Amino acid sequence: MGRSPAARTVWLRALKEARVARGLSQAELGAMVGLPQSHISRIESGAVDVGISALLEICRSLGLEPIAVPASLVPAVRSLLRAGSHDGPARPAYALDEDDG
Amino acid sequence: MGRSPAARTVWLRALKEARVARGLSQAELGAMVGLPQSHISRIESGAVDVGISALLEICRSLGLEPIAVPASLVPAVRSLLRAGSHDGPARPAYALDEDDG
DNA sequence: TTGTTCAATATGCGAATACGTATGAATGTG
DNA sequence: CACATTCATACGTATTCGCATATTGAACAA
Repeated sequence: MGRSPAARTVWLRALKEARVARGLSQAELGAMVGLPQSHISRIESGAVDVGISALLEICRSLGLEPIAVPASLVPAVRSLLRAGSHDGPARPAYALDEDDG
Repeated sequence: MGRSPAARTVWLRALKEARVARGLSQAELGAMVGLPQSHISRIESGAVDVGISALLEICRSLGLEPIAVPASLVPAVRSLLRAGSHDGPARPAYALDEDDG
């Protein structure tokens, strides 16, 4: 496997949550992105260190846009995300940057 | 190489910009993250589809935190980043999600 | 309960690629 | 030129990724 598994498990959990919340199977998501179901499975389970290309496509298929936020602005962005997730259908907001704990 | 190179070039360009803006060489950044200089080179040039683990470590070493933002909230987050980047030392804010153009 | 069937997820294996080590090219400084 | 610094490339190994297949789990029938 690649390097520190711990750092990415947060993202993987969140991606799976986002997929399930949208009622998609691994195969359906894979079809949207152009990846086989087997690979989605290994990504979500943490068995592989997924490449940035696949990660970006998966995020966007789930309606999520990865943005690199300066550390000093992370709290402000987080509160903005919490505040802005009141209108959409069934809480579509997922902050993928939470601490591991 | 992995899949769509276009989608990730934006990130790679931004990471290189962030590194150079902080006055770091590829070797110095690599030492901070635990990656060889050669790999930083290939990542920045787009020769490889870097894994999420290395990407996260690189971002954090550069003071950037990747956050997945719901598409509907992207404009709000962007304007927040622009507004918040006026104080720090030498403009530390980098929005890595811009369109390819 | 036991068995059947189907949907969803996991795994083995070969081919493709990312990664680490070592080295080379390019540029600058004395 | 000699030396230092920074980035790029070759090659071998480790890992990812796609295809095919197996396993799991839920729902239902007898």
